[in-house]
Amino acid sequence: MEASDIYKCITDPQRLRILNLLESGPLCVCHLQELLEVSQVKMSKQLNTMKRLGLLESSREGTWMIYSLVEPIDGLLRTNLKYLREADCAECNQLQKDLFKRGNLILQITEDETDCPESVCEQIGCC
Amino acid sequence: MEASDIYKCITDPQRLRILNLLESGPLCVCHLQELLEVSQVKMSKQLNTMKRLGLLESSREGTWMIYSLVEPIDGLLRTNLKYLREADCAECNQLQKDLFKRGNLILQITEDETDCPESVCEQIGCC
DNA sequence: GAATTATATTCCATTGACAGTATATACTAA
DNA sequence: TTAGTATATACTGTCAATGGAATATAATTC
Repeated sequence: MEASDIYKCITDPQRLRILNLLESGPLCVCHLQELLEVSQVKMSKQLNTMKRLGLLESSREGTWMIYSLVEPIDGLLRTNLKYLREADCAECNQLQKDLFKRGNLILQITEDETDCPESVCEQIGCC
Repeated sequence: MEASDIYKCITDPQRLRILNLLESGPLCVCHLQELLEVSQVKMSKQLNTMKRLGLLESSREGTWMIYSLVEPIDGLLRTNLKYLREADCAECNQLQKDLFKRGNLILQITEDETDCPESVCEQIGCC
């Protein structure tokens, strides 16, 4: 994997946020949509972009698609995510907020069991 | 400085090479041109792009323009340059080669004193 | 098999980055 | 003041990325 492929992904703040979220564990498209407040089409396209570049992989659970970082996570990506989460800039602070929001979302799914199918929860690790 | 500004610069392999070279010290446009084997126009534009984004600054020495990284060097940039110089990919290896080539160029300037004006040498640190 | 949900793809228009050519500017030296 | 060197800018065409609307696909449920 060339460095510029990684940078191509994280240059876009929205893609950076997605990668940051997925580093904490897999998520399905609709939850990512909800967390980033972005349209379905746009989310799907951005995920596909990163999948083509080899950073993401997806697995189907019924009608749901679960996206995750390809293991092992690229060192350059990991290094940048770590740095940014500890740094202080508008984009950096957003990454923290997103992780917080993710925690709440997973809690909510755990409580409200109808929110997503059990097979999805197993993948996401919410219940 | 936002993260995406840094990434905008280093996504382009040529700009990455420029930043990597300048981390070792200032250089004038024509030496950068020589090291990267790129046209004058292209080099000038890329330097200007990074100057506008606040990563580079320039100072005039006669007809020569000397470019350098803005101090203090942005932490995210520094972290990435360090990582890439130690990593193994086509783009990463190029960074090593460039630094080697830079060493030779400066040696050559030192020997062949007519190569650039003294005031430039003082800035670049070659003689 | 019809309706529904989640997601992907196609089509289209817009925008932004980029490269090259030509030209302009800034400075120096004769 | 003219010629030359180093660098920047303007202009232009091209190509890739992006976003939205509409549509397609894939799986589930009734």
